[in-house]
Amino acid sequence: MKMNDIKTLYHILSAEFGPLYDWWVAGSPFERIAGAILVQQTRWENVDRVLTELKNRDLMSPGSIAALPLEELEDIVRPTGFYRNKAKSLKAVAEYFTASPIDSMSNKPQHVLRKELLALRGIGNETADVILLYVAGKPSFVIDAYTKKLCGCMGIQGNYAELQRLFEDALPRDVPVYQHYHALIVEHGKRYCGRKGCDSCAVARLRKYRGTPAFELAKP
DNA sequence: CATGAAACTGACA
DNA sequence: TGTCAGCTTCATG
Repeated sequence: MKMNDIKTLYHILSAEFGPLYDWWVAGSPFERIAGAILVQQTRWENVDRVLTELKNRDLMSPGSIAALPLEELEDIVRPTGFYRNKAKSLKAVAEYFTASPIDSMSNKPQHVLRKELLALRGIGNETADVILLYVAGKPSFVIDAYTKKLCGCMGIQGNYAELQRLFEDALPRDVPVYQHYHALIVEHGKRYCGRKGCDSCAVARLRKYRGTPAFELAKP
């Protein structure tokens, strides 16, 4: 039942928000990696400015960031918040990809690459999966705050690994589907998971679609 | 003007 | 496992 809900929800969101190609087609691979770090707990609009600034200064490459003094990097990434942490994280990531080129990710088994990414400062489960899915093209489903909330609203509890397994089991093991679904969940969350949107959100519509209140409504 | 939320992670009890 | 600090920007009231 939960598995069917996961699939049905994908179709509901897909119909509402469309393909959302911009989510992963925009920017170079390293730009997407930098974006994955900088977007942590921050709005994308702020990240975009910093990415533009990095490009304007011709710093959008692992080598350039690795060679940049930490304090300069802090100044550049400041608009994305948590700037001391993020500057250190971005440097660690830049150093890693200087030694181990971005293209080499496709040669590594998914679980090996995931472990290497998780070992880097500033990369936790979600960011590792974002890089795996949107840069390395590995089928690793991303569980973010909106996904957890969405699951909560469907009466589904679980930690990161459990929710990830649920989505991956419910869906075909397909990179574009995972990419699209995560993008859809975020767009949906931004649109409905605020003060007002709860009663018209996709879970409410899913319930209607199924015609039965088979799961409890979580508190907004 | 004050408050809170935003594509989270790491450290420590 | 759970809690907390880390920081800036922008929308709301």
